[in-house]
Amino acid sequence: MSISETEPTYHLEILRNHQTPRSRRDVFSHRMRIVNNSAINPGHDGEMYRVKSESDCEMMHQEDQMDSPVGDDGSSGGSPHRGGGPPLKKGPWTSAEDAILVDYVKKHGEGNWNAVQKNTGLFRCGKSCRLRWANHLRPNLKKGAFTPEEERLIIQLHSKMGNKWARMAAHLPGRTDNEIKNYWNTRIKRCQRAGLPIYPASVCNQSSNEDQGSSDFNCGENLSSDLLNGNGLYLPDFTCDNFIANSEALSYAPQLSAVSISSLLGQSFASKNCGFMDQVNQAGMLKQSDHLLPGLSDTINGALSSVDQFPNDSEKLKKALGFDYLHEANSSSKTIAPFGGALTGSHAFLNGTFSTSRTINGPLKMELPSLQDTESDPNSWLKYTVAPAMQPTELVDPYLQSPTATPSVKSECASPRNSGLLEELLHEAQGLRSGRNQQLSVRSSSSSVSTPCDTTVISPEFDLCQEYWEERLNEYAAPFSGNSLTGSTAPVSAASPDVFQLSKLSPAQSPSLGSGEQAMQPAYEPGAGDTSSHPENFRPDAFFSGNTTDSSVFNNAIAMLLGNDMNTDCKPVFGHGIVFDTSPWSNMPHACQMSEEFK
DNA sequence: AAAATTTCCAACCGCCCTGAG
DNA sequence: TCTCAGGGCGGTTGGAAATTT
Repeated sequence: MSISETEPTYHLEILRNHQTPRSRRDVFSHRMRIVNNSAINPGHDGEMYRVKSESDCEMMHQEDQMDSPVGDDGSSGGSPHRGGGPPLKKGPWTSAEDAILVDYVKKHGEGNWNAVQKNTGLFRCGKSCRLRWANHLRPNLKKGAFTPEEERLIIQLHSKMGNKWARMAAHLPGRTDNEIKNYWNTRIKRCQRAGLPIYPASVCNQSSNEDQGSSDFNCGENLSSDLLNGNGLYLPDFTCDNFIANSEALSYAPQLSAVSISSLLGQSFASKNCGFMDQVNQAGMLKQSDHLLPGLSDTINGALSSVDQFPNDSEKLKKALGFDYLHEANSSSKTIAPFGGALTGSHAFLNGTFSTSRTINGPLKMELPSLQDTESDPNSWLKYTVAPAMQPTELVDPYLQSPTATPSVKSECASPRNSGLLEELLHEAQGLRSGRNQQLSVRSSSSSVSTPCDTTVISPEFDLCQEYWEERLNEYAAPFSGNSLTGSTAPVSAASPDVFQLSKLSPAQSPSLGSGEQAMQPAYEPGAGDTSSHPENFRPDAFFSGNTTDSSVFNNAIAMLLGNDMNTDCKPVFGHGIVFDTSPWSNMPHACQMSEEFK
């Protein structure tokens, strides 16, 4: 066995340049170096300065086969291997292999990766070589944790592109798609556990602003890659889906104006988290969709103040979220907002994205029809999702069991898990109503239960960013009420998103089902003092203010609100779960338009 | 201190696209 | 037009490290 002490050393110098010890990743690499070279160079602090010669590579290969975590012959799984030759190696790369690859690329350039195997003693397939080079060996790779700016950019890019990691990497010099992907997936899990939105409010807002300059519906990719493919990143039982969905639901409603009522129905139920008024709005029954804030003020203020009870959780939660940078950035600039979306109850409004004329992109994927729409109650999520692919074992979301999510799980308005759509909607109405009440009581009771929305309301994030939101809210509220958000006299527009203040009407006060349609007809007059014409009285959820569990009541109410189309599309599934169609998006052509911006 | 669990990430797998023959 | 190889991409896996119990 001969050992080269010249050129291989050069390779390893290159390796050291590109793999700056920094994190656990490097610990791993370091460990691997030790493992693979301890026999030949036990000294040198684990750093390998000599590698085996090419002739040793085959032996090394064989040895590594033994050590490889994969440990197979390389022929399984369809992996290519040289015909008649030794099987291609799999598993972690050794420093020697890296050196060989680096040397080869240095001499021949990138590309033609299969030639690497042919021209060197490397028993790696071309794809493996390419991947190794692209992700670890190529120059200018930026190793180490993502900077706050990079994280912000990733979030923003993801909101636009979805899981297009390679494209995202193109915007992050020195970063690989794999790195971004891993980061994102980790982040998703963090958010899920914490019950917080995936997209910070500012990102949604910024994206929306960008989108406003274009008529493109910029969510296509997300939909295609995540939604339509069943990407699990946005599991409906994800508490914070609720918030994201809410934050977007209202906003993109006008985008769907051309969508048929039937499709709206799917949307309606799917996005019930955004409140029925929004669905009504979508259906063209309400036209003043831009007047969204009034009526929400006290809710928001209550939410903002309610976080005071969780001072001790702030740091922990921040850590869990991995979004400390948001605060840092926000402290100096409002460009980066905290988890505004976490203001569950307030949704888009607290994101500062009140305009319903804006388009929606990434987050929309979370506003999925039917299957992702039981988030109004994290507990109930999958109870109603009877998608064929849904397995019973999937009904339990471990993340919901996390301490952070527990408050919502134990909501006093816990949805009856096995009751179906009507019950769910009733639950939501109750939950929303109770959510409002909780804003008044949340401080007084550490054991306060909360609605799913409140789950995020209690996010300590808000405590740190309350000022930010208050400014934003006042900014948005001013045009409507002329008062501060704390004012209680702000007129409630027809499209008021005050989903928290669900109907207080008694059944007698509520529009009868028989005359409900008529009741829905009068044009709303924002600011009208007459309670009889108050939008709230016409709100669909008013129908559910009672304790009825009669699904027919619900069906009639929905039919009245949305027309017969809903019956056409959804009747078959009433009482059996929310499955409006095999492909919810098939009913939403607008939502499926692909943006060309990032293509 | 040990076991169990979670986190993190490098690498693999399979699908798809593209271009050459 | 068809076939095939090369390459890119996104999803998933497996295992070590870190953390928790």
